[in-house]
Amino acid sequence: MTMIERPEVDLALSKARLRLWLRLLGVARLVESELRERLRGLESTLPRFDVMAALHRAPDGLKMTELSSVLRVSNGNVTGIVDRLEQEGLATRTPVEGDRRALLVRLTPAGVESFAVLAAHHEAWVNELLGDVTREEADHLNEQLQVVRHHLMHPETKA
Amino acid sequence: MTMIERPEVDLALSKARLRLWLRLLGVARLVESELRERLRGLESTLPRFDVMAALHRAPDGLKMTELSSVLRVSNGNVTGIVDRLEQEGLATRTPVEGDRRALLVRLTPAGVESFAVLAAHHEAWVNELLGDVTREEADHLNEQLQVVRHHLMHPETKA
DNA sequence: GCATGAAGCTTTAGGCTTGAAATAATATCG
DNA sequence: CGATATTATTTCAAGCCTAAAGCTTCATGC
Repeated sequence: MTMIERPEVDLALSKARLRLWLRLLGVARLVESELRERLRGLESTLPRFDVMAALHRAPDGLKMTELSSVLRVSNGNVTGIVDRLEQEGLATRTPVEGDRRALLVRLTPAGVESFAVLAAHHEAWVNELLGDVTREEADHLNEQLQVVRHHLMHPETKA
Repeated sequence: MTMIERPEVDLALSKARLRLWLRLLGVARLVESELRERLRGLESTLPRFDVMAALHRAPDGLKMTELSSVLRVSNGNVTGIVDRLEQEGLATRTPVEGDRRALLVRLTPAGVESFAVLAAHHEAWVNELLGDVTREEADHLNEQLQVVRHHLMHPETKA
């Protein structure tokens, strides 16, 4: 196998990847800002929705640290978002049995109800915004992005 | 052609689109946070980089409003970012001939120099982060995203 | 027991982001 | 010309976000 020995840089490939990243970022921001705007009409935000979604998936509650690691945001950040959810009666912080440092965050019944409404709208909006993407395209794109994601999280240990 | 007459909702398709969106958002955030962290090492941020990139593409300068419309962020936002760039001597605001409301923002020589360094690192980082994406994959993904983007910005006028 | 370090959470400072309100200058129209 | 609307920009309040520092509690080892 005559492979090229560590070419300095493949300029065209580098540019192609840069284009891909810029396009990816652009699409993400476009959808994100549209969703943010629509959520605003329901008195909510994307970060709050994310937290509520995580809590909804964990009916037994999540500790603050678990929440921040699931959402991949800083712990200080979660504090603020949960503060607001708590103020509005959508979530509660309860002590954890046997560890006075930790707090278990849970959705209240009102929080569950609110989330159901938000989630239904959210899915419908995404379905609308990506309304021209066919099933095949969606699955294919999804698979490709899955590969990119995998490589991002588990970089090949290259020579 | 016996097509199904306006099915209420294609649930599986809706879910597929939702998965696609969540995956897209996840990948974007992953790359974004990595880039943010690395830029921090160069005393910069992604928003500043974006502004500088826009200014670099427009050697004759951009008005604040043009800047905010190119970057698709609010005008109040641009004010703050340009403020900081100006403080650090990387950009200037100069009056516009014949319109005392407007200001032309330009990179200073120091700004141009700083941007060159940032841009080189930025491209190398993206190239590294997407290092497992082949030329073919990059181009193909890019094309597909281009289609999604197009549809987002020009929604089909459906019956 | 008790010191030392780790774990869980909040606070803080600084920057980004938006939408809305405030200012100032220009443009339009009667 | 003068009233009104539009345009360019900034300011403001509120929320999001991070890294770093601080506080409390737990675990470990002596």
